[in-house]
Amino acid sequence: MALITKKVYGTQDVLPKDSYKWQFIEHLMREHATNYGFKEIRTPVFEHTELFQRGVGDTTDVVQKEMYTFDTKGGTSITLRPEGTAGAVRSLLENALYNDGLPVKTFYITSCYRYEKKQANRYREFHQFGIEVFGTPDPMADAEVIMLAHSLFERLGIKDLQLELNSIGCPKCRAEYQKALREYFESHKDELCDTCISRLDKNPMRILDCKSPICSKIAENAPVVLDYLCDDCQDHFAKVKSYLDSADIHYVINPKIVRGLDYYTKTVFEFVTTSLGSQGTVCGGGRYDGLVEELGGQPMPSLGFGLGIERLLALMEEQKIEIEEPETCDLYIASIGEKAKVKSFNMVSQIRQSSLYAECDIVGRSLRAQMKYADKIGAKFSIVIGDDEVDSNTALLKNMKTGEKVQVSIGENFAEEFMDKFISYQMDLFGDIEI
RNA sequence: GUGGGUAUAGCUUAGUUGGUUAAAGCGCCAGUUUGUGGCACUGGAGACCGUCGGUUCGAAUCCGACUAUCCACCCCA
Repeated sequence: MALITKKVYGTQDVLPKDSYKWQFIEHLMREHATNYGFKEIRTPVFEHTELFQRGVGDTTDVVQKEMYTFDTKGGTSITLRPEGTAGAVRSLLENALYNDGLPVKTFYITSCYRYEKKQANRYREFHQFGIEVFGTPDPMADAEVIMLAHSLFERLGIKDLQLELNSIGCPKCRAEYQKALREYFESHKDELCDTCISRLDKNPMRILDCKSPICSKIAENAPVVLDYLCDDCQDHFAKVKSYLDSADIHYVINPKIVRGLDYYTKTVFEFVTTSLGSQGTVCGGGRYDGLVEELGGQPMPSLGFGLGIERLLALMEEQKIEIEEPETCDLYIASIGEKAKVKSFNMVSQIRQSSLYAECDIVGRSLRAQMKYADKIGAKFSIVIGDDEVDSNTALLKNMKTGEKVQVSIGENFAEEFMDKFISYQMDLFGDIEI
């Protein structure tokens, strides 16, 4: 197939028949975040490459091999954002958002870009709902962030999503842990797989996560990060857990969660599922106490998460969670002849101005075909207009469900008259509900 | 970057050991006597059978390469 009719590898169209699902989710996320006191931030799709190198971390896979990086005509290296946090931090610093008082609570719904091999529920362009809380070391902030995600899933009716929790400590205790870990794996070096041998230097914690049977067997007896936490980190983690307990949020401790972005400290968590193939992480996040300082600001303990919208929708699909479909056409006006066609055009315009959904023929179809079309788009009412109707200023309004017809005037106040009929139709459907 | 699977209309698929005009369902468009949809019936449009090359009298079918796509590793949302 020709290139011009082919989407770029790893990208996806949201088609007209599905866009209401995205709209629903996005609306809910905005509302939910707002309930938690978060405000939306919108940052550019691209940033200076250095931002991600420093922010996400030079040694990470994301920076080393997955970024869409290119030079502008002016010779500046820019990169399509691979995640949302770095840009949010940049904006926080550039606009001194912390001067409005702490904590700064922001959220975003944006596209992200990673040059990776495409897979089920993994795309090169994907969308994240993310939140960030800047300027609080308090473990209750950790609990709040986790609770926001948890309650969002609950609100959507999602089941079987497991919250996995870990603490990877602060730089101080982590250094000690990594040393112990390295020593341990060093003694098994000849048994490890190739990838893990290279991880030994780069990030030994990743070996814990290896799927190879031999490596995971070795990893079973490896030192556990939680045993190496300093007093402060231990206390922090204990409090996070107790806050979650008090909110009745269930979690499992998974000492193997390490996260692939360098900026994480202390609390890290993932919401995972087994029903999405190998891309089971729907939401991942944690604390990043060093990041703001790393990017040139004052030390500012912070945290957040990213939630994959494609994965969320896939999971909802999997669990057969229905999203209410958009309203169908309220009134279809069919016409015969040019004079009536012009009249129908004016009538739908009136209806639309009263905020109802109306259509007329703009294809030039036969009456029969127009009626078929009206049925196809799910029109609730229809009207047929010909010369007689135009002359007499009256027509038959047909209820498409029952087939019943009533006479209506199609003059000046047609819209009002239709509105009356439409409201009583709604009441028949849903009963006499208070609005 | 490394493995494995798949490639036929917009979608889902059939295509017999290679044999002439590549088939069906859904969807789309039109019509079934003049001004009323759903059902039914009839007809139509739509496929260089992923691309290039090879074997053969003859390839959608066999072989090779490439490309795309899917799944897994990896990584992560």
